[in-house]
Amino acid sequence: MPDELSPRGRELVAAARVLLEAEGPEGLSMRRLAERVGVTAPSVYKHLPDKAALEHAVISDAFAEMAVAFAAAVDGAGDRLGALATAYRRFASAHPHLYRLMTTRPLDRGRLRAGVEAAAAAPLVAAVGGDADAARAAWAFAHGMAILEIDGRFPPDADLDAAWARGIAAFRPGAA
Amino acid sequence: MPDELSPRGRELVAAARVLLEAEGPEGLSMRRLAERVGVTAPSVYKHLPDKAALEHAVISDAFAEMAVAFAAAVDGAGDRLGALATAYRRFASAHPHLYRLMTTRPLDRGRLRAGVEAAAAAPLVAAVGGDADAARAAWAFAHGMAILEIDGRFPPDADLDAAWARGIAAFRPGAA
DNA sequence: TACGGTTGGTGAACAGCGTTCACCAACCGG
DNA sequence: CCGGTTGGTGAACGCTGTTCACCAACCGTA
Repeated sequence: MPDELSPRGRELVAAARVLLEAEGPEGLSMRRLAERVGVTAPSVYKHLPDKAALEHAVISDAFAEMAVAFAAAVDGAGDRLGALATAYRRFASAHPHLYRLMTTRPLDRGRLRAGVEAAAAAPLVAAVGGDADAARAAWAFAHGMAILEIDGRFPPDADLDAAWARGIAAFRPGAA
Repeated sequence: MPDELSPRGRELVAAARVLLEAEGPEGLSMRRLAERVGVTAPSVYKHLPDKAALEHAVISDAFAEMAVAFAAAVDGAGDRLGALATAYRRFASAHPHLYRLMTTRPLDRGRLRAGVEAAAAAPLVAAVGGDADAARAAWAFAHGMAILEIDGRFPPDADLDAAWARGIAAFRPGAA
């Protein structure tokens, strides 16, 4: 609960983010992180209770970043859903390791900074016209596309722009 | 390439599947697997080159299983897409650890048993009317729903039946 | 029948992981 | 000056995947 981090703690979270994005999850070990910051591994535990807390801090930052990116994307856009999908896809492609950390495997919401997930989700709910079921379906579609794309699950010759377009059309308010 | 496994090899793959489903990915270690089969860990390497090969063998089996489940689901169904979605969702819910192993993180197709992935995908392409873009979008939607559901990412009060229905309607042939 | 190669097992070891422990130096307020 | 907190340390524990040298049993052939 003492969501406040020491300056060293913030430094560690920032370094973890860099390490993760540069080398992937394998590269993000407590020893390597500590080394980056010029300290030994046990010292990390003076600032963060465990590795999960470190990851949740990185994830919280990322959700906050997502929220501002999404808000900017819909701002003044005619096709809000399309703009949002583009921003979503771009975020995942630009930060694949980070996106996987955020979305892969169960997430302990209690360890996330409060409100940060809802802030990222809000523009989508608005863009589909307030229909919660449609928002969840659209989110599932976007997440599925994004994760399958960055994981290289689609055939190399697949026209992903077309698949995205097909899904976006399906969830535009009033459709289906 | 010698896709043929020794009897012991098959025994190991079967035990790995049981271990994975019972205890999750943490429980699936080479030592614990070996112990289950009454052998020591280095012995496993006489039958399988490494842990990734073991996992790919489990995944190949699972895809083959999926393929027969999906074929059975669409067989004689009026709403093929709906039937397929139900079967997909049921598979993921019934085998969450297995489903995560199959779909989470990049997959080295070269290590999969040939054709097994395409066999699982075929019924969907048919159900959606042969449109590859729509099939990919529908797959992304189904995967997104399934993985978010088994990972507990939706709010506990979310009406997931409704979200599934909304997405299925969106991808029915002719829609959008 | 004796021999040689393959098959499949073993214990020991290595490097790396997250984490805990006892310890200690420096700082800071009373 | 003194006591407590803060933040660092090296050593260690148990776990991981994996490699190594070794060895016993089997099996086909000379």
